Amino acid sequence: MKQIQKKNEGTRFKRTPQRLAILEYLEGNTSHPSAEDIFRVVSKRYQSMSFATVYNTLNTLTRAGELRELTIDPERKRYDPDISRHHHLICVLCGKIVDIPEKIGVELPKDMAEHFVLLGHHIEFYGHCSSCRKKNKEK
Amino acid sequence: MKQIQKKNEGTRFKRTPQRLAILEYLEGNTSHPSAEDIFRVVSKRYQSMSFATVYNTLNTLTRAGELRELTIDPERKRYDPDISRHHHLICVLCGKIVDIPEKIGVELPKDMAEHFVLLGHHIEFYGHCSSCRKKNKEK
DNA sequence: GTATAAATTATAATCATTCTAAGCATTATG
DNA sequence: CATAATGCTTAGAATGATTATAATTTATAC
Repeated sequence: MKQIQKKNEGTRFKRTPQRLAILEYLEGNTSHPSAEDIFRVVSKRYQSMSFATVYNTLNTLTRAGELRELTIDPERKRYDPDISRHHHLICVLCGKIVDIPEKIGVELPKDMAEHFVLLGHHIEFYGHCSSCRKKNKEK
Repeated sequence: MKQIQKKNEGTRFKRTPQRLAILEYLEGNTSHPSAEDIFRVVSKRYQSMSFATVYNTLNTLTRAGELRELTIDPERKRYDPDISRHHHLICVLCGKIVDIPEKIGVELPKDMAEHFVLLGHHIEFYGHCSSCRKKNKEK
């Protein structure tokens, strides 16, 4: 069992039509879709697509570091094909998740380095997105 | 129906023994427990405790703004009785969630204010906590 | 082309969370 | 006090997201 895993560790990602369809949908997608969002769209074009395949592919890509799994939505996992450093705002009115570029200076407390090994960070902003803001005529 | 709701809107939180047991467990608790964690401990002392009561109480407290629901753990909701502004580190080795004080200067991009109404933010740090760091003899 | 590991599929299983309906406890009312 | 109203608790069923299973199919290397 372990041997099988080891043996195949270096095997490259098989490019099946289902995976290509998922990858194509994700490519450049900034909507932070859930597994269901992806399934709904991709299964329309790709008749026999199974939900399990969506999850399998998402997990494989996430483990390979080519996809980011977001925990910002308490109801379900969301996926972000943009793996560059950036943050997110979740609109508390419509639930939309919006990218926030990382031009934010985060100064970490000096004593943190003594206690923790820091690998990364992610900022969740809560607020009203621009379209909700317009709808409500805020400001 | 609406009238009934309205009538009771101002009703204060009833201090039942079950709720008191949950509150007591949460008081000063910095372990960021899940509903199950809470149920496990509290139901030991309080025989008849139901899982639903734990969830009901947690949701009521959260809605009342007296408890913070954390989404940092992708597997389950975690709860934090400390509602003051602070952030969290999740140890990628042991899964523990640790409080990070808010003495962090976060400078938001200037143009964000033009696009969004910002209500708050929360930083998720990823890293190795101090006990895992010691175990691994890091640094 | 063929073997073989890996991917897909449908379906069942699991796990966290919410819902439901019945009974219980507390408080307000007469 | 009695009684009604309200809200709380409970067990268990229901839901929804995600993962596991097992049989079948497919991609890739030889």
